[in-house]
Amino acid sequence: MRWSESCIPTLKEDPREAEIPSHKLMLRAGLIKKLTAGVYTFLPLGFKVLKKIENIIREEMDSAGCQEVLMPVMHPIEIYEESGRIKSFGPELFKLHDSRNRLFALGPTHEEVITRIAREDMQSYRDLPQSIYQILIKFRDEIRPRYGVIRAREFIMKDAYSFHADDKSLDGTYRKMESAYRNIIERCGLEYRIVEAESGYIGGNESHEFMVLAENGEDEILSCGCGYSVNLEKASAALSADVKGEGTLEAMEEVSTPGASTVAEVSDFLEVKSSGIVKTLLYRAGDRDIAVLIPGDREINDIKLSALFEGEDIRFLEPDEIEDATGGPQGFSGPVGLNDQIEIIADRLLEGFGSMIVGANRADTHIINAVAGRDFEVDRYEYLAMAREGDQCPNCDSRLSVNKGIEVGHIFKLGTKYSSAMDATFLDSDGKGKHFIMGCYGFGVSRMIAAAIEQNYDRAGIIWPREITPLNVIILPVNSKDRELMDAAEKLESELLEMGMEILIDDRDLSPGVKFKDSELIGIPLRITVGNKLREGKVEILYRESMEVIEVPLEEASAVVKKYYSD
RNA sequence: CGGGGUGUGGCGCAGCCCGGUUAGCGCGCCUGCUUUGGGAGCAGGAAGUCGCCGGUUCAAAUCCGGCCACCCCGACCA
Repeated sequence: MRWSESCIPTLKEDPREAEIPSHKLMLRAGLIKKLTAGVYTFLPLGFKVLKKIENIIREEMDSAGCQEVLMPVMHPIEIYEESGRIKSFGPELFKLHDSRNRLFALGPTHEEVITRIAREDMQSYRDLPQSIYQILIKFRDEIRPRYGVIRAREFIMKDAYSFHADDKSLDGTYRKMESAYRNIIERCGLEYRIVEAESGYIGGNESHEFMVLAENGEDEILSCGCGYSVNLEKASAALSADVKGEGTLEAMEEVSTPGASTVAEVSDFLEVKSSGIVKTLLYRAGDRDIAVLIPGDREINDIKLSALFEGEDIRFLEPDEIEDATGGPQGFSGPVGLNDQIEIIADRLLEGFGSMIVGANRADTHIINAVAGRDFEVDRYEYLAMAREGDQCPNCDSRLSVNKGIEVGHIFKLGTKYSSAMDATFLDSDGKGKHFIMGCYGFGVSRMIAAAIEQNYDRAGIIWPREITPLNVIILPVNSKDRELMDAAEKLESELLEMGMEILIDDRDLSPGVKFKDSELIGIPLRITVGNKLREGKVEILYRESMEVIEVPLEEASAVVKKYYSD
């Protein structure tokens, strides 16, 4: 492949639209080109990487016993009405009308389509289990497309679905998928974590995410040396010895706290730690009011709170509604003497509190030494506080640390969520019709490119891991008008092609500096420079990752390449 | 959707406040000559409805109004 005949539009400067390294580099190296927000063309180099990743995925899915299919991109809207997901997707579902004004959706994922196939074509337990996958473009009208290909509105995903007669069978496939995913990411040469996760709107009961570790990841992961890892959203703020309330078990007492409405102000004023104060947050869930108590230095995990009130809208009370509900102004709410109609939910961390400092439901007043069960009743304790770095690991005595990651894979045990909604059944060995037990397994193929770059770049550009590099070797004749240099370069190329290598010759008539910089930007692992050393019969080989250069005789160069790719 | 920001040749930007010649700079691009080991030199050249629509004015990239697009911060996810 000749650079002079290729569409590899490199950029010297960072495009203004890009923020994080992978996005900048994908644009600068000519991998992708934006058409509109969240919609990209994969240019030749980017497409080569995409295909490499796809092939690794194919190999691993096939060897996990999964069958490849190709499902439609365009779906009649009725299938989403049937599953009920037209509501849960909401505006994120891309919709369009055909010329007869019938409504369609562009597939965001394919549970509905595959469940229909199962319903019609998998009739007996003897047909099960079945695992099916595809690699296909998906559409989601993301609220906010971001970071180039990491959060795009149109993206390539591998999605797999499995159907089972019982939980044990699902469990077996789930483990196989987990190990296939490990293999995929390891073959791509990336560092990652598997974390316990929330299942989001896909639904189901157990799920794990595969996170490629990256500074600019959108997700936060709590992990422990013992091997435990969890998505911050899913983590429970764990009990530990130093979590306790400020105060004593003596009778509760009102104290004046003029103007101190925030936790920080109260803790300054009373000279106590903010972690020892209890804040009371008032919400409206559906048509009732809820008071949530959490330690003063913690944040509420909205996802967990919503999970307690499945299906109901939850919002903060407005200041005047707080006055109506508690009798006191915002900033001074507390559980003592609260209206019985208001359910009091306390974070489980507060089980370790002896007494609490809380608002008095009166302006400029707080209560110290308030004791749950004595001075007020807690209706229930739940895990509601956001976990954070330094919290105790639930599996051992260590403290959790935080990493950022990019979610590239997510596997779910769906159970019968879709088969029930769509009444997809098979006939079991006992002669009874049962709903399929399902699993689903997603992998972000296009996102994986960005994840790989986030983990492998330096000031000069991308550094491709060898399994997914768009090309194996770039040959750089220093002067492409010099017949001798070009002849040597071409000879080397044909040798390498014979070995099955993919080669780019930079035959552009540009000054050497430009070609060196471009080659480093596009990040091909090996560069062979054919220049003045050729007079001694030698060429230079640069290892992109280490930037180490060796000189070898021309005829030995291909052996060096072969060794690099067979190690 | 809420908050903030930006739209000027392919890319990065200046000009806008304080309206006034042919709208500028760097990079890139084309032609020729020279050059060829770290983003070359000289000479010549092409390329912009200043995001769109309307208004104010003798005169609008510049002032006013509306719209659109894109980017950043929040809720969402492969």
